[in-house]
Formats: sequence, structure tokens, C-alpha cells
Amino acid sequence: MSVPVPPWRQRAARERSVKQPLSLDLIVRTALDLLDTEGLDAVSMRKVAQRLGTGAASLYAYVRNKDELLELVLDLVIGEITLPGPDPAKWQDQLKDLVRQQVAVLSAHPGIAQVVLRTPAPTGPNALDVSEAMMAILRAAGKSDRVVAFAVDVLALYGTAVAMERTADFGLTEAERHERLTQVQQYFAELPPDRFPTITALLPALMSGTDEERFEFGLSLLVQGLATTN
Amino acid sequence: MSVPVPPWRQRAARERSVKQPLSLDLIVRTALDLLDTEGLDAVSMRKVAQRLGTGAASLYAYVRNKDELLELVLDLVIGEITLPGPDPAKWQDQLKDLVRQQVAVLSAHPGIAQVVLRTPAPTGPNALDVSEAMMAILRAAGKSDRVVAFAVDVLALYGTAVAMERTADFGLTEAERHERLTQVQQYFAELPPDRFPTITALLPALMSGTDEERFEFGLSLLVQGLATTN
DNA sequence: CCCTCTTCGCGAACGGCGTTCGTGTTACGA
DNA sequence: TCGTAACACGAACGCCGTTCGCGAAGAGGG
Repeated sequence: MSVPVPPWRQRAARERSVKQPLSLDLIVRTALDLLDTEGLDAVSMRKVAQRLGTGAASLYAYVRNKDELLELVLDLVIGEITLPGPDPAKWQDQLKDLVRQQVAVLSAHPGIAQVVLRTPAPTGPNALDVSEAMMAILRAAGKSDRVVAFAVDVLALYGTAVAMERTADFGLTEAERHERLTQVQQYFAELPPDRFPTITALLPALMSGTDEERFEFGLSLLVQGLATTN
Repeated sequence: MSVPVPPWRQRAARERSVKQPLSLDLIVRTALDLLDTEGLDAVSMRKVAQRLGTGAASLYAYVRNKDELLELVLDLVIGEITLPGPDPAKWQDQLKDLVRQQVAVLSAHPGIAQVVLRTPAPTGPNALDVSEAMMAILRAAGKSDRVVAFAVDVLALYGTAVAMERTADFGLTEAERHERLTQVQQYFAELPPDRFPTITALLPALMSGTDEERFEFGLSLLVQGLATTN
């Protein structure tokens, strides 16, 4: 069951078919390795090539440019999401689980979330599978076409943004993260209460709560809202 | 007794007299100009310095590094948001307007939204004013401290993500944008219906709707959700 | 078995980046 | 007028993505 090759990739794809088809896979997996160990900024054509024992120029036979490589890596990552079977009664939980998985998977590969928001639309086969699953869940829940289309967009956007925020500080050591946190806390603690009465009054609430709780809060808002929209 | 300035010295003398002295404010405004005209990628220390008639090294007397410069630009941009006076009866509209303004303002300066998601937390004075206003609105609406704190986070994140998505294709010509769009449409039209039944069935709905409608849909979900949460 | 011809992998180079260093220049108090 | 402190900034370092063209490896003909 194959998906057509997008037109903007066809030249590279044709070139690849002349040689071993496994090499593109190897390049993408190597790039993913690099991403996991050193973060998005470290993923350069030179470093990927170096890990493969070749020069950067060789990669351009398999990939049109760096952006295309990153999109392929992204789809590999999205493939880690496991899709739920249909169960219309639990559509809210199923939706939430998909978004949770999206966040988990994107967060596990630091920086890849940025690629999502730079890309027009995720068109890789795995991304399509996820979209298909989400839309099927929403449709089985009786939502109108318009709501389904918009909801998929919004949920994906929210998941991506959360993942992006969560991996923003990758590359810092634990000590640096802690230092930064205490600096921010001190900064907020020193804000003048007459100019920022609400912020200073709510400081404890602002500092409390884990990333997870904040994410779940937003997710609940969205899904609750969907429950009352057809 | 004064002697006229030799011609071979006049150019330098003229440049200096016309050139404004370097200042942090001037640097930040110049960077914003560059951002508006050529996009985030074009904002390099070298180009900013060039516009000021100097070298990149000179900027480092006013700014620790490029990230700090971008954060200053970001706060300048956020300052364009006009804050509402208190009116507890209309808290939902007020919230929505703030997020709409956030999106509008971030979208007007292409790429600056990326800076938000790379930064730990927006700590500039203007960002603080916006947070203060949002939290005041929510508090006046009777929300608990916890809900206020989480809601501000979620709304800001959503607004930023929308702005980021919206400015992702800056720098492409209108023709390139159109070409890309038709390619994507064709690609989706060619998807096998047996593997992607829902996507292919909902194609018209997926393609319909403006950015604005999609944004408003998500915003309504969030604010509706907030209306039923204390 | 050798020689030509084609193919294509990839070293080297281009232009750009952020940042640093040390020198050149200015302005001002003494 | 001089000394010095503060500022300005050219040049250089080590990265980056991408392109070009050389040369080696392999195919095909003799």
C-alpha cells in the first residue's frame, strides 16, 4: 500500500532508485541518531556525512537539501506513534492519547518540533497515518466535516508547540537549567507589586505545576470544547 | 587659525558627523527594520551592523549576543499590543482580543514568533505588561489562581504557535507560494482512498477555511473551555 | 587483457554566519 | 599638551549549506 512520491521530491527519488535504496534510509537514521545525542543544532550535513565516513556532498545524491533531510527524519519520528483501533465510545480519551503521544515522541527527539512548524504541512506517510487516525476518531464521534478538519489542525498545532517549548532548553546542562530557573524565580520575586499586582499576587500559582499538568490543562480545554461542538 | 579639511579626509569626517552615535535603542530598532523587510533569517549581526555603517563587532558592546538582541526586538514588538481596560463582564472577548492582537503583532514581524518559543519565558517589560493584563482579566472573571496561571500559559502558547505557522513561508514569492499550494493540493488529491478513507473523504473540508477561521476555531475552543472551568 | 568512455562519489571551495581579539582612534581630565 | 580610559571595529577563527569539477571506478568494445 504505497503513497505517491510528492512532486517536489521526485528528482532525488529517481536518482536514488538507480543505486541501493537502503542508503537514504541509512542517512535518515544517522541524522536521527545525531539529533538524539546532540540536538537539532548539531545536525549538519557535514556531521551526518562524517558519521557515515564520507563527505557532505555525497548526501545530496539522496536528498535535495537539508530541509528535506529533516522532513524525512521528522516522518521517521512520527512513525513512533502507535495508532489506536476504533472505539467511538472513548473518542475523547483516544484523541488525548494521540496528542500525548505526539508530544512524547517529539519531545524525545530534541528540536524536531521546530521542523514541524517550519514545514508547510506534514506530508510524510507516517504523518498521514496519524492524521487519518485522528480524523477517523473525530468522525466516528459524529463531528461535522468542518469541525474535524479544524480540530485536527488545532490539536496538532498545540501538541507541536508544547513539544517545542519543552525541548527549547536542550543542550544546557542540568546545572545551567537550574541556574536559569532560580534566576527567573528571583527576577519575578523582585517585580514591583504596584506595577504588577496580579503577577506578584499569583506568583506561587505561576511557579507551581509541572509541564505535564500545564499540557493536560490545555488539552482538556480543547477536548472539552470539542465535546460541545458539532 | 583653522585650515580646511583635506579632501582625502572629508569622507570620513562627513560620515561621522552624519552618523548617529550607536545606542542600544538604535541597534534594536535597526534589527527590527531588517526583520520586517527581509525576515528573521536575514537578521544577522553583520547585516544589522552594515545598516548602521559599522562592523559586527561594535554591536557586542551593547548586546551580549544575537539571542539577546532578538529578545530585545521581541519585546519591542510585544509593546505594539494595546492593553484593554478592565471590564469583567466581557472577559471572554477581552481575552480573545489579546490573543488576536498577539497573533497579529507577531505575524506582522515575520519569524519573530520563533524567538518566543526558543526563549525560556518572555521576561521583557512589555511582555510582563501583557501577562499582567491577561491575568487580571482572568482573575476578575473569578478564576482560581491555578486556572489563571495555566490559562495564560496555554493562550500565549497557542497564539505564538499560530503566528509561527502563519509566517513560516515568509521569503517565498507569491508565485512560489502558489506553486507549493497547488502541489500540495495535487498530492492530497492523489492519495489512495483505500488507505486514507477519512482524509480523502474530507478533502474539501480540509482545503476550505481561511487561516483566520482556523485560528478563531481553536481560540473559541480554549475560551469556551475556560468558561466552564474555575 | 587492455584501452577508452561514462558515471558519480566526494574533496575543495564559495560565500555566509556568530563571536573574539587586539589594535586603532577618540575624547577628556589633568 | 599629554596620558589614559573608553569606545570602535577590521580581521580572523571555526562553523554552516551548497556547488563544482576532478578523478577513480566500472562498463563496454576491441
